[in-house]
Amino acid sequence: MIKSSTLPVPSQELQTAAYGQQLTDSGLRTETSRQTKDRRSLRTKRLLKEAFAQLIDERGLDGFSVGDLTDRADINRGTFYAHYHDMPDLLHLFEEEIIECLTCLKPRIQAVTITQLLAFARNGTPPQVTVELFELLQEHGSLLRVLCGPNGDAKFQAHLRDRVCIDLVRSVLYDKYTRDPKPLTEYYIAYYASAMLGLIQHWFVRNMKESPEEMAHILLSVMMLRPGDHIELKGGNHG
Amino acid sequence: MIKSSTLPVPSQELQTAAYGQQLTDSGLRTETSRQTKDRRSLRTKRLLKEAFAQLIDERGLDGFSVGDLTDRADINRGTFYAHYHDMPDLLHLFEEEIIECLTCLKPRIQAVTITQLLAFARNGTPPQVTVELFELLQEHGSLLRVLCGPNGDAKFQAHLRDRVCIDLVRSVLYDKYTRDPKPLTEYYIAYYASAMLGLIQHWFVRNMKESPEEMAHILLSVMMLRPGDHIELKGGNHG
DNA sequence: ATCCTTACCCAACATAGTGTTGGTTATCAT
DNA sequence: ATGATAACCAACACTATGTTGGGTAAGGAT
Repeated sequence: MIKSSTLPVPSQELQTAAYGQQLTDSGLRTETSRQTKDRRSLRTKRLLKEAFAQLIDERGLDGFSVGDLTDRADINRGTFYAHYHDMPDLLHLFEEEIIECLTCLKPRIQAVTITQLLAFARNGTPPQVTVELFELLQEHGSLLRVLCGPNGDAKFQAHLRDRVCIDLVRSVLYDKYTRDPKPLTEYYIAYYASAMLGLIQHWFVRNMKESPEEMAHILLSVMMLRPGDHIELKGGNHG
Repeated sequence: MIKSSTLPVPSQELQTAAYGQQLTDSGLRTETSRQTKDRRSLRTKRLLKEAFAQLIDERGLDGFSVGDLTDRADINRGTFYAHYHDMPDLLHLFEEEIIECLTCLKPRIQAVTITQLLAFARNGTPPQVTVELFELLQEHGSLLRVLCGPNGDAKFQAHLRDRVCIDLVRSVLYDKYTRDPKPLTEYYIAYYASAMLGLIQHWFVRNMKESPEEMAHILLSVMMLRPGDHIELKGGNHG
């Protein structure tokens, strides 16, 4: 049921890098966003969120209607529209909530130093912030698992990649490429950011069997390893 | 409008690795699939395909209805249902058509040898099949660009990753990991497959500015390069 | 050229979901 | 206790879906 929102998308004909397109705030929500004091509102939102998590897990992102949702939440359908504009709006809020949460780590991820990477290379101790990243992912696992999967939301996956993964990637790539004027640079970034997202996705496929510590270790290992390490490379002819 | 199909999804509650779930054939299509001789049928399908490519480009995957599609194609709405069960069915057929096309390269991609990789490391000449891969991607670029983007289809992106990219990844990883019994192995595969998909996606974001030859070179370069090459690594402590 | 098949068109239909409204009841904050 | 307000309920217009039956016209085979 969740269509890509009925909002007037600003002519995305040639969105070369228009990942950041956000609905800042639908007028509706700004009006009611201050009434979060009332116990009834909070109750309704909580019930809707629980029902949403359940249904998205059972039937996938497009497998249920507003009526299904409010039935499950035991809420009147009209009440839904008092809180959210429509289903894409609801979805987007949940997604943004997760991204916002992860964004808290942003400065620390960006501050990962080459010293920490060297430390990992020496004794296999990943930077603490990478462990915490996987802990946060695990915390929102029930929703993230679906959103990141094949029945999930391509837009959200792109956001996770471009607003979270990319920070660690830039830290790891350091300034070897980030200050490189070559057009290749952005391909390197895109490559490693997607790779990291893929690792996270696969963790969800495995139902987060590994611990955050293990995942941090795996991530750092694979990021700093070259598959061709077992063959003799005359390094550096890549431009 | 395209919801994830109304077909009775076989209880995907815990789809650990259920990427391969396909609708083999909706009874409708099997009945009519033999009538492809008639010029009128072919004409209708052609018109629908053209209109679909146009609309998906203009309004995104969920931005139009069956009526919009048939209006654009100048076809009666009822005729649509004589050919396809619904919109997800139509989309799935187009997607599968692309995947099938790319699958033709499968044996040759799987046959990429370490010798070819060494040749690339020496003189920068990527295996011919990798160039052809990007040529095929370019050929279907108009649709692929949207399907692989944030407004695209997460399921299709997963398919592209798990049914096309993964083959080259296995060839490049050779047997270093593929025969490795460690559970890490599948993480390495997932990592590199997603990375390759990400590279392709970014190519589409850049509107395929680079030539297939250039892209093949970039792909091979980044796959066989380690970001930490500029720091001293005591290799191999990754398990 | 004829005939039969069949794909297409058209109108209509039942169904389902959406987003909104107005009036009522129950709950909350103070 | 009382005013404010959130939730409820029924109903509404609207859009889209998927299907039906009958008429039309184009295609294929002889």
